[in-house]
Amino acid sequence: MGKVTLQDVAKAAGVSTATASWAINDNKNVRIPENTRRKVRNVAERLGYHSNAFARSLARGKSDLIGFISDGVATSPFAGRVIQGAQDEAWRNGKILLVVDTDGNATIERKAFSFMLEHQVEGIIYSSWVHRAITPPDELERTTSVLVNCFDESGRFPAVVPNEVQGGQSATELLLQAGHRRVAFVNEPTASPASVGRLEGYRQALAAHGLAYDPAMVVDATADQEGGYGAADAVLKTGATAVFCHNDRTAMGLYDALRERGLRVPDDLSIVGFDNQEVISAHLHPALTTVGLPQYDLGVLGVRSLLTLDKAPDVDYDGNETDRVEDSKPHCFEPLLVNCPSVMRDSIRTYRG
Amino acid sequence: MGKVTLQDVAKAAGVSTATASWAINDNKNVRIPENTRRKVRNVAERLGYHSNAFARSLARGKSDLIGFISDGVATSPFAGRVIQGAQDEAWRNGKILLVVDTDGNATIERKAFSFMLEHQVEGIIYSSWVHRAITPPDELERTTSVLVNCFDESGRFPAVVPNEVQGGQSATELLLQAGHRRVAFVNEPTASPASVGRLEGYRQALAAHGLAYDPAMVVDATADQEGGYGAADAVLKTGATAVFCHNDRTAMGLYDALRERGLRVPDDLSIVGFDNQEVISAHLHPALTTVGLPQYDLGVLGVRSLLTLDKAPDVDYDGNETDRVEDSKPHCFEPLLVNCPSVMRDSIRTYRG
DNA sequence: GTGAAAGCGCTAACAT
DNA sequence: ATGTTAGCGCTTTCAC
Repeated sequence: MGKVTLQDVAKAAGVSTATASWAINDNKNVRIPENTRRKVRNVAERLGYHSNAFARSLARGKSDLIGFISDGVATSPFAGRVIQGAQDEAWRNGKILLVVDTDGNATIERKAFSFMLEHQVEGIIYSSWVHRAITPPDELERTTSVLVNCFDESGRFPAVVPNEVQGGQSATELLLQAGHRRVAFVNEPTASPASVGRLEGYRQALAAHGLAYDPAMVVDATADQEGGYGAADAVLKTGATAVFCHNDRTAMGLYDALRERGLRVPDDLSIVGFDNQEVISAHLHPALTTVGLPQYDLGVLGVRSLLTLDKAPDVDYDGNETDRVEDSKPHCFEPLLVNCPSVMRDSIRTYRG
Repeated sequence: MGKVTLQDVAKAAGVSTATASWAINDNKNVRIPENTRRKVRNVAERLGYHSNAFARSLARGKSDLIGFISDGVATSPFAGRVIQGAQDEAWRNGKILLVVDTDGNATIERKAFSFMLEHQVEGIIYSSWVHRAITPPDELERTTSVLVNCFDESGRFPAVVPNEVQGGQSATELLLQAGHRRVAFVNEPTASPASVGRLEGYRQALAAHGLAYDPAMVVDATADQEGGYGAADAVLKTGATAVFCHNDRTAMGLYDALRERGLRVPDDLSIVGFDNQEVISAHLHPALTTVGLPQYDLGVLGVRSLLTLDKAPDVDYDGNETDRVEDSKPHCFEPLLVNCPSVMRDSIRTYRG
């Protein structure tokens, strides 16, 4: 019952523990004859041998573990996919993820760090539920770390975040492409990477089509159903034929309000959302065209960055390797921007004149 | 950099490693004077010492790790709370959770088991995204395991599942309590713990109010928005004044269809949902009264069961401890039913005559 | 190609 | 009360 050791296997197979170890681990430095190898493996199988990860890591001095700390992704309705992506990519590299959700609790976070450090993680992915700037906890310095869906303004750590500007661009573009010229934007009033990024994207899209940016066309609303619901009149007053909503929830609220006024989507108003929060967007009537957040990719790229960082020696400007010097000028990392994909559904109608 | 060992600390503090170990771990068997203890701890702090979990576990022979395998909870829009509950409860007991989401992939699952076994987990929580009967993988036998949100019909493993019957009961009761007498039930047509359980609860509630069960009052619909949307006419035809929907998504679809017919909730029809999928239920117009799934509790009780199981010696019918005999008759576990809480919002209207 | 043996960092007897 | 030391199970030189 889990008590079978390598020694047991070696003994039963009539070889030394060293040989057994090599036979099982496909060691490259030593060439074990195929038949010894097979024999050892069979014995191991028969005995129900499972290597003891602790002993292995202790001996090797490394763990194959990657820490993943989040402030609530696991509970968030859609961001579990970040973890999924991270897990998949970790697995692909023979690593596995140690996930702790701190739920934003500082005590838990403290403990989580200790835990990860004690478990010799090869690095830590620190992720936020909502895309935002953070001041990274000092513990992150103790190991290689990368930020996911959040970033450090001082660039001390590499970060992977969604490209909000491109996302806002794409969303607006969808409407413009369909011929609309009066496009409103229901945006979240509080400043955040999402609100400022998407607004910027909206403006860029307009500009690209030779349209002037009119502040009167952007209406403030909290980023949820209630916000969208309450924004209906303001939107209507702009005389827009199409609206880009800050997110799918906002769009859902707007749908409701519109329906109450006897207006129909997309006949009376074309709508595009953001987030591609499936439970909502895929099932509204009509289904909502939207722009998705690249959660899965965020996770994948997070661990990928971590892994490459880990290997990469410091390199000087001529491309020569340099020794890492304690007090050398620290890297200043530029966040890696991940594109937000458009998801076409049925809430946009072609507009002619 | 993470290279500080207990020995280093001991040396720096001028004590033996044993003393250092005791000083740091609050060992109960040995009484270390306050000042030595403090000294050791200060040195540890100063040196940035972090105990090596692998060495510790190796030496102790146990890991403080609990495995959590899920077939997709992490991605599911709402079941991350199961993990959260499990994690919290684990933490409360000084254990931590090793989470792997297999996404239903058998290969990953196989690997996940190996991984957990190798990491000497003290037990495994095996959980399903949707409440269902499963045939548990044999690997579960290799350690103490408990099933969460799923169960083994043969009762080989303890299981923790939502009480669907009580949930269906409560949902119906909410409507009955409000005076409704013609209550329809939009149910999922495929047999599942949820569909049969909730139907049973519906019938019990009716019976408790002296109402006859009329099969004509239950209409089939897939458990999503489209199902609810399409069920509207059938529901209306029953002449019901209130409907219990299989879940919130169904309710959302029904809302849409009703609105298109100029009908209003709850004035023309009272509705109660199921799942309390917040993104939807809390933000519909009007907000949906529903019955929640006890996800968090499922997680908590899952690890709690695991932990108590682990300690509990086998006990015979007289309550005497007995040695665990390999081929003794296995326990037959009855699933632990966790209640589903009602969530009152605005979709029910009192009905008078 | 294979075995012997020295650790990896920590805990827990056992000594003192 | 504190130090010594023998492992925990595995990897990995280093001999043979």
